[in-house]
Parts: sequence; C-alpha cells; structure tokens
Amino acid sequence: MYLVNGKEYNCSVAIVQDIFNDKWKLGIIWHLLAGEKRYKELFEEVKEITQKTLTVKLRELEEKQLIAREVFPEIPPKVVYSLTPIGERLRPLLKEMYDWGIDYVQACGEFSTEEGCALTCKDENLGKNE
Amino acid sequence: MYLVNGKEYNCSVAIVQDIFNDKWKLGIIWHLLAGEKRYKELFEEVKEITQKTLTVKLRELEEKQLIAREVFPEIPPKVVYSLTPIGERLRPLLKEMYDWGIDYVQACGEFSTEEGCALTCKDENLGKNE
DNA sequence: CTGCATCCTACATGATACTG
DNA sequence: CAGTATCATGTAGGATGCAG
Repeated sequence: MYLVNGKEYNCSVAIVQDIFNDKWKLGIIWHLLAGEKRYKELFEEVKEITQKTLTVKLRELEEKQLIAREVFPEIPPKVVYSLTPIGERLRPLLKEMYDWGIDYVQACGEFSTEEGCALTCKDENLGKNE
Repeated sequence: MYLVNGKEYNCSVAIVQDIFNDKWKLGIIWHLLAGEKRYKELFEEVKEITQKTLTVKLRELEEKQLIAREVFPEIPPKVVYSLTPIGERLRPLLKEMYDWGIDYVQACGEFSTEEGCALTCKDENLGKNE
C-alpha cells in the first residue's frame, strides 16, 4: 500500500496509470527527454495542444515533481522546463513504450514508414546516459 | 508514420498513449498477465469497475488484438479471456511501470508498506518466461 | 454467468480572446 | 513570451435494470 500525493494505491502500477491517464503528459515528458525546453518550444513541439492545456499539464507535472520550472526575470519573460531526477527516470519506461509500439505496428499495423518521429526524441536521446 | 486501427501516428509512443489513455485497460492487462481469466474473475479482481465498463474495455482490447476471447457453449455461459502474443509482449512495459512506481514512492511518497499488490500480479509473474 | 440497454453526469479538453 | 479568463462540449464512466 502506497500513499502518494494524498492518494492511496494498492499497486505501484496504479500510480503510473493515475499520473499518465490523460492525453498530454506522456508527450510532454517525451519532448523533455530531449533536453530542457521553453514554454514556447513545448507549445510548438507538442502537436495540437492548446496553451491552456499545456499550462495545466505543466502545472500538474510540476506538482507531481516530474518536472522543474525555472523562471528568468527578463523581459520578455523566459521560463524553462526540465525533468527532475525521478522524471528523467521515466526514460526506460518511454523506451519500452517506443519499442512495444514498433512491435505492435508489425503485428497489427496496416502501414508504416521510417519518416522520423514527430515527437523529435530520437533513439540516441532515448538511450542517453548522463 | 504509422497507420494502425485506422489511425495515423507520428510516433510509436503515441500508439501506446492512445490505447491506454483510459482508467481500466492497464489494470485488465495486468491481471491477465497472471494467466487467463473468466469474466467474473476479472470483474472481482479489477477493483471498482462496473460490469458495463468491463465489457466495453474487454471489447476494445479484443478489437486492438491485445486479448483473445474464448466462449464455451455451456449453461451457464463460460467466457475466458487471455493475452495474445502482442498482449503478452506488454509484460516488460508493465514491469517498467511497476519498478518506476516503486522508485516514485521512494522519491515522492508519504507512506508505503509491503502488504502486497492488490493487482495480484506478483514479481514471479511479472518476470515469467513461457 | 455474461452480458446489453438506458439514462445521466463530471471532467478533460477545445476555442477564442485577452494581459503583464 | 508566457501565460489567464471564459465559455462550450464530447465522451468516458457510473447507476440501474433487464435478458438469454
């Protein structure tokens, strides 16, 4: 039994389920795996997301301590988001998702090309150790 | 670029995101990793789920070819659900979620005990090779 | 036992405009 | 640039009852 963020979980998998049960957090983490990003960069790279939703999801990720937010007191404003250690620790999980997705396409897909991954996080980043 | 189940994806991670972006599918897979199950067993083991939702989610998983459904022509009816090969292939992913969840509790949790995992899928099942 | 049919509601997300 | 503020909406999921 676990108590995290004020919630009880019977299984650690349920924590992951709960955190990432939305349309956007996984994609945001994915992009941050390639390195820290400004708000605008994320807004451009996470396809189709709205500003409001991006802000909401960034706040949630920050509250869950998966990302860090650094504000630079400049004009115009500059805010940089980066992964915390436990956020960075998601890399092997995302890598597993990436790999399973490929296998799933092989098994059940109708079509695939090698035209790169719009989520910009290439293999070299996925496997990166710092 | 991938085309799966009539949808386009730019990244294989997005496929995983799309499939498991709900409250229940992950838990159902988790329980099936411990072995094939009857409808009623799943209904009892997947805590809090309603019959309607269980049925809906089982249909979705079957449509996506992650589970197989076998009907025994008996009275009363007997239906058994099991993982397909590509469904079974989710095991390492679930294992990674399990492990990351543990680490997350260490990093951000307020409390934890070793009182087992209500999702019944023990480590020996998680690591199983058949 | 294994579902399906209805009805209902909350919440995540979208669209759009505005601000320091 | 990095957000808020409003308003609107679709759909996942819950509650309940019925059926073969």
